[in-house]
Amino acid sequence: MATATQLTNVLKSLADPTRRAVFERIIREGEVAATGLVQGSKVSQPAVSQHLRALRDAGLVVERREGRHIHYRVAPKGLSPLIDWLGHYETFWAERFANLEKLLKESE
Amino acid sequence: MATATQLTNVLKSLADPTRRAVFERIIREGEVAATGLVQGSKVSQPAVSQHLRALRDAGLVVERREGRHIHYRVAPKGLSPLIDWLGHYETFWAERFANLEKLLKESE
DNA sequence: CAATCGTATAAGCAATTGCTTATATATTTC
DNA sequence: GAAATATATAAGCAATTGCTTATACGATTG
Repeated sequence: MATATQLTNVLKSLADPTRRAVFERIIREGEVAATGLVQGSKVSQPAVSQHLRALRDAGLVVERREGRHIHYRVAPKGLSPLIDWLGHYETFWAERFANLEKLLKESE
Repeated sequence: MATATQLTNVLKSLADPTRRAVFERIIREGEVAATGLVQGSKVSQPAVSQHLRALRDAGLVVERREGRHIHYRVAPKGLSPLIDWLGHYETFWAERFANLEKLLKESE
C-alpha cells in the first residue's frame, strides 16, 4: 500500500512543469539517456539531473547504466500512489475513472 | 480541455499534505463550513482559509455562502485536469502492459 | 448601533524550491 | 595515463511556500 508520504512525493514531483515535461518525454520516448533529455530542454544539464533525481526518489522512473550513459525509463508502478488515492475516492467521480483504473491495475 | 497550468495548479494544491487533508475532509463530509474544517485541524484558522482559497483557485472546491458561514464542497469536475492527464497516457500504459506480457511469455 | 461570530486578508518570517555556475565522479577513447 | 564524454554534486541565490499573529470585513444578534 502506498503511504501518504509517497503520494506527496509523486504529487510534488509532477507539480513542477519543467520536471513534469521531463517525465512526459521519458514516457513518450520509452527509454532516454540524460543527454537526450538535456537537449531540447530549456534548463541546464544540472537542472535536468536534479529533476531526474527527484523523479527517481519519487519512484516515478528507474535508471539503467550503459557505459557512460544512464538511460531512464518510467517505473512500472510509479504512479500507483496517485492512482490508488484517486481510486480511494472513486465513488465521487466514478464514471470517468473506472476504465483508467482497471487498465492500470492490469498492468501491475 | 484542461490546460497545463490548470493541471499544475491541481497538482500543487494536492501536493501539500495539510491542504490535501482539508480537501479529503471536504470530500468525506460532503459540505462543510470553514469553521468545521478549522476544528480538528493542526493549523490555525487563517492557514485553513488560505488552503481553501488555493483549493478554490485550483478549481477543486466551490463555496456557498449561508449567513455568516461559508460552506465548501468538492467541485464536480475539479479533478478533471488530473484524470485527463492520466488518461492521455492511457495508450502508453496499455502498450507497456502489452510489452510486459510479451516479455514474460518470451522468458518462459 | 454595538458586540459577536465566521471568515478573509495583511504582513512578516523561516523553510523549501528550482535554478545557476563551478566542480567532482565515472566511463570510454586515444 | 591523459583527454574527452556523460552525469552528478556542491554552493549560492532569488523566488515561492506555508505558517504565524494581527487586523479587517461581513453578517447576525442583542
